[in-house]
Amino acid sequence: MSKASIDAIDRKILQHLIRNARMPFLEIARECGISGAAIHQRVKKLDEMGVILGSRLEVDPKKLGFDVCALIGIRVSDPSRYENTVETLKQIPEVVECHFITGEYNMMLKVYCLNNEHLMQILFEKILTIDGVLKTETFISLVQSFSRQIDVKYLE
Amino acid sequence: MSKASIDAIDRKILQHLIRNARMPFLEIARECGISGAAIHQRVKKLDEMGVILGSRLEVDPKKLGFDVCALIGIRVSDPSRYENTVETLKQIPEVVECHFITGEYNMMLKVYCLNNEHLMQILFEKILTIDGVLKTETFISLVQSFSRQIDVKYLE
DNA sequence: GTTGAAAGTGTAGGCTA
DNA sequence: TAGCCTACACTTTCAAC
Repeated sequence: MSKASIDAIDRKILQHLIRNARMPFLEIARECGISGAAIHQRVKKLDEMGVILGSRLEVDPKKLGFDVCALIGIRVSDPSRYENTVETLKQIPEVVECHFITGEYNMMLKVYCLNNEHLMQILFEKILTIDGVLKTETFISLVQSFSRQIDVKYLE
Repeated sequence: MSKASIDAIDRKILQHLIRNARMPFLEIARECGISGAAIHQRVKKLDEMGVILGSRLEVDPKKLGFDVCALIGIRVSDPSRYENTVETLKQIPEVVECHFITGEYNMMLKVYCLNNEHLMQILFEKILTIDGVLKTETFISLVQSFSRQIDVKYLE
């Protein structure tokens, strides 16, 4: 994976859209002193380069009834089972994030559940039943203090 | 935190915008059989209700040169230090996520660094120097297999 | 990079249940 | 009163320059 070459205007575009994906391009354009169409073309270029992966509306899980967030460490018996395990986890909509990590556990998941019963069901019926899953540890996220994206200003 | 009352059209709006925050409202409108203005009004209402927290452009950290992602567990000496610890962590731009969790560690962070040296610097100079931080454990994220939002279809 | 035309957004004022 | 509509000025998108 090669590092992309990004100039000051690209950074300004990313910096704004990372905070607000629906920010008007014309507003960014006025700040940069170029036309809205130019911003549009740069965003398209950053998208084609793979720098931009997409955009997302951020919703409050609690407002939608998802009262439980948990991080789950998983120990898988052997590397040959990793791919199958990821594919199975991807089919579980409650699992929103999945990392391969170093340490006692091979994988770390982030899951959102409606309540503790729902979490228990996901853990016992969906995760512990996957072939090769030896052991799990559940860390309940009591509060998510903050969540944001990397700071593009860094790259200046 | 009360669960918001969301109807089928609201769910359809969220379902689309969660995947693509810049999806044209008119496209959603045609699918729902109402006007673009009505979609706009519903999005505004969901925003005011706190269901929508914002929107974000999703970028590829690797393309921007951030080659190392790690999850860091932190043990803090006593609860009176929690607030100060969060505030200090918020000042570190490399820390993109912060949870209070159950288990051996009180907090779990997600950090993005340019390389291992950078991670070491953040860990030793920025995190271990915070008052009350007793112990940390770093889980390097070798691969982030997937990352997405909760599935609104659930709420049907 | 620019311009300009077609499509989409956001807001105001009004209609209907 | 809530939720939809149309109207219209501004913004986005895309092709041609």
